[in-house]
Amino acid sequence: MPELPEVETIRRDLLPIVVGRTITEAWVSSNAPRLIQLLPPDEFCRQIAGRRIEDIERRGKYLLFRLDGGLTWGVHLRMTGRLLHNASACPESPYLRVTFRLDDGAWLCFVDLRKFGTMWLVDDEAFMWSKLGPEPLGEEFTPTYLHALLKRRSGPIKGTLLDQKAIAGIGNIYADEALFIAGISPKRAANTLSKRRVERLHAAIREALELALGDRGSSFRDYLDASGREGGHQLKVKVFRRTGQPCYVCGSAIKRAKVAGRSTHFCPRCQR
DNA sequence: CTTATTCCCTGATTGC
DNA sequence: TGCAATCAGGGAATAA
Repeated sequence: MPELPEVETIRRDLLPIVVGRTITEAWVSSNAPRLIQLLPPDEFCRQIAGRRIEDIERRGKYLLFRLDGGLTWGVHLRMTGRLLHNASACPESPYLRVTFRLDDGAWLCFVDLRKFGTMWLVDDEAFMWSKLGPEPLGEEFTPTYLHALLKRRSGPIKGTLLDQKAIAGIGNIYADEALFIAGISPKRAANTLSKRRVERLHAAIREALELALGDRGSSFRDYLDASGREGGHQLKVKVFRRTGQPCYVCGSAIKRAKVAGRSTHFCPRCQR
């Protein structure tokens, strides 16, 4: 599942190879009716063809391709989406949903098994900012912000970490990892954490994301980078999908439970 | 405002 | 072993 570290890895990889390129041709599969938002697929193809890619940004788990003429092509990979770049050939896949041909002969393609991924083309993305909280690796995300946020939440802390309106870019993997690093139970009511524990959680969130970024993300099942390679952080996670295996700190068996509607992995001894 | 639930989709996993 | 039922997951929509 692509979360902030995976999406950022794709952004950094694509930046030097697609910025400056022009999209010469676009195709959208007729077998993915919800993929293109706001526009009919043929209109999307017509409007994006001929555009030059000027920059790539990321907000939370969204990739934003800045095109000439003030247009933005936004992409969300959701569960199984892959954005693949190939210098000479279109990737072979039964799950190919969108292809772009670039003016250097390369292909930029969107492959998505489960069809949860979405993309759109807009000249004003203000609507998006209203549904995304601060970047967890940005300046706006401070211990003070986190403390104020958690004070008005009575549900389990994990639910707040997954809420994109609260913090943008954390998903199931890094919510579990951050809570382990902070030594906090995912079930703890958010508004019962002391200022000190909130400071620890703030640092842990950044640590979990930065460690994963350093390993080019985690490939548990579906994630591949823009070149089609796996990340490396799945080999280093401390709790995620380690149910029954020993905690690296205390040796207790890692437990799994449903918290905030998501499967959650934690050490029952290290996390209180 | 928050929180819980359902839905989308299909391969993988579980259960009998 | 085999087949059906359930699971997994992000986020939108809906309900409370």
